Amino acid sequence: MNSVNNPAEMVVPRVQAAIASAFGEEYRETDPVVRPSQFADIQINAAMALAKKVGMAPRDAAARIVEALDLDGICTAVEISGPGFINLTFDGTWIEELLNAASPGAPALPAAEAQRVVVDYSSPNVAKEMHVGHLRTTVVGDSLVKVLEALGDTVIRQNHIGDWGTPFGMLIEHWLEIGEDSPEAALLVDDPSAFYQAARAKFDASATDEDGFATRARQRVVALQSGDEETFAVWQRLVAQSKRYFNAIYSMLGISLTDDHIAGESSYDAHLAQLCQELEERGIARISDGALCTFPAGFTGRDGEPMPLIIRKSDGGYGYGTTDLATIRYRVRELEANRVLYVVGAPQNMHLRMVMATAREAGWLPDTVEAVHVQIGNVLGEDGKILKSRSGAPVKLMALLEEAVDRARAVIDASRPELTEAERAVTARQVGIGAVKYADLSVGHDTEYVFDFDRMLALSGNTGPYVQYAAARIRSILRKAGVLERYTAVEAARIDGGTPGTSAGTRIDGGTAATTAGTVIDGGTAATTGVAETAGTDSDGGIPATPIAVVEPAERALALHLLEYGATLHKVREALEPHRLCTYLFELAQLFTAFYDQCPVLKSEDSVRESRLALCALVLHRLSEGLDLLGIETPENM
RNA sequence: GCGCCCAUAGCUCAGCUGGAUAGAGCGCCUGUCUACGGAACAGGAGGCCGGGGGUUCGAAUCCCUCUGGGCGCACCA
Repeated sequence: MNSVNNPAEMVVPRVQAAIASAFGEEYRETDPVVRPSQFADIQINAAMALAKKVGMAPRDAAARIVEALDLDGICTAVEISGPGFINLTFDGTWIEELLNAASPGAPALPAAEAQRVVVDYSSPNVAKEMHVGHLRTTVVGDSLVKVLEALGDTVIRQNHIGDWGTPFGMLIEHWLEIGEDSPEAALLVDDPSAFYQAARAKFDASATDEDGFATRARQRVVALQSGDEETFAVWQRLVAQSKRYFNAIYSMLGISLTDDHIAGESSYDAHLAQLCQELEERGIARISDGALCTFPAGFTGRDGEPMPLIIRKSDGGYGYGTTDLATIRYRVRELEANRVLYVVGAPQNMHLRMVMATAREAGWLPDTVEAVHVQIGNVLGEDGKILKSRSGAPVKLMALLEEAVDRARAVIDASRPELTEAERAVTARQVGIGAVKYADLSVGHDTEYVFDFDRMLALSGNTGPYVQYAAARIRSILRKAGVLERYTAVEAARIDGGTPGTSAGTRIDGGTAATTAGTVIDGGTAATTGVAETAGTDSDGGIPATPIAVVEPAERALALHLLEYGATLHKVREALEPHRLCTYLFELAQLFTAFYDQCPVLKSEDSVRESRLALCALVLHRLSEGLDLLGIETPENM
């Protein structure tokens, strides 16, 4: 069972018991096929599949299951319909109990088997602009990391930056020529592509000149890779400049990556020669056209011939195939991963599969370790092609993010003039950045999508701002009720506690959250989160234990959806699909809005008012927690 | 030629791993309310799920095969 109080999961064992009782123990393990339903709260579809095995008509089989089904205190209606669907309607009292027991702490039980997961994401190149593709792998990877940690996995972030290889001779020479402190050198931080282009132009222009720049650049590569101290020191300073650029982007985005997570291509350099030697000696790699290659099974090239993974070029140099092999070996052997995620662009798929296949063959990636390429689809421009600026150059990421913030700012200035300048600036950043991130996260990670500011910033539809807006309205209600402080101590503590991104990282400290949640179940008491303890509030996570009464249809729908939260997170973890969390939050926001329209909160009295306030608080808690797992902030106002 | 990802409402996308009459948002049409934040809510029109076979009690989903796109396929990463 994955969630604290998920109705569907709680029904499963009862259905299994009924099936065993009706048809015999040998059927106990058959999938009861419990599914959402448009005709009831939930439906059981096991009868149709079982009918043939037990030699009965499907409806009769369904009747037998129903007869043996003990749903006392859980369901108020059980009916068979169609070919043999069993429709269940939950008892409102039971829903209330589940909701109140779940309120508001542990979102989900930790995974049954916590894993040690290496997540490779972001991976920009030194002295190059991060493009929107990097943006998306960064955003998706960071969200996956947070969800996995929240469910108890130990996650090791790996930022596999491109900091090694032949271009570095050119880059270093260029840097030395213009002077490390020159304005042109400053481009490394502000406009890395311009820096790269300048070096490249110099290189191309001098290609035939024996004493020219290109020649010195080639010599510089040799010096770098053979361990020349002075060159190495220059290289280190160069990389450090690029890290400043990366960190500026990460900071703007609220990404939890730090320098500690950087394990660039250069860090594997020392192992490459030995790696090649080993593969060659073991007969896994052989020389082909002067290059040392592996030919993993199942890969054929254009001419139908086996396709090589080049691990040592004919000139003796190493490429990314070699470093990727060293990397995967390191992640399994040293980092002791039992799951390795590559949040990397879809075009790299074949390469990564070849690396994995070779690693499996070499025994560096045992069958017990799962390696997954989380394919990131391209972000397209309005012309349906990979997003580029009008000039054809890659879009400057920082400018793009700033534009998102500016656009959000314009909307907020117009709609909320009463807010202070500072408040509007904060909200604009939260909304603008949130919109961009949500757009990256809300569609399947492997689908391409068209980048469109107007759509992602819209306050209706499946967008970040819509979800944020629902949360802001709840804050407003709680504020007017005079209970905002009381009800949102958790969030307040978090927001005051530090910068975005890092706060989330600290907050959901995998191991802690997991144990705490586990304790809750064993004890059967109200949930306590690590957050609550930090905030120094009551054991209920800052939200008073006002019982929530589930009466109106809108309240019921909202309650049922709230109970799906944990199961949703587990699906995200298993399928590695953050967009499911987006869909969940969007639906939650929609259901809240309907509730808000149909069930007066502040105008109600006494226990009804208290109950609805508590429900609002719980929804807010879920919205902000869910957004947090997506790496998106929840504005105070908007 | 091989591989990967696709093809679902006019547009942008979902579809919970095979369940009933395929959903949402935008756009379009209609209606509602003293508006707890109207950036609202309720309803409607709009689909042979690219085509054709197959498996199954049951297919948008699995298999095969066409058609039509995107990307990748030897010394850049």
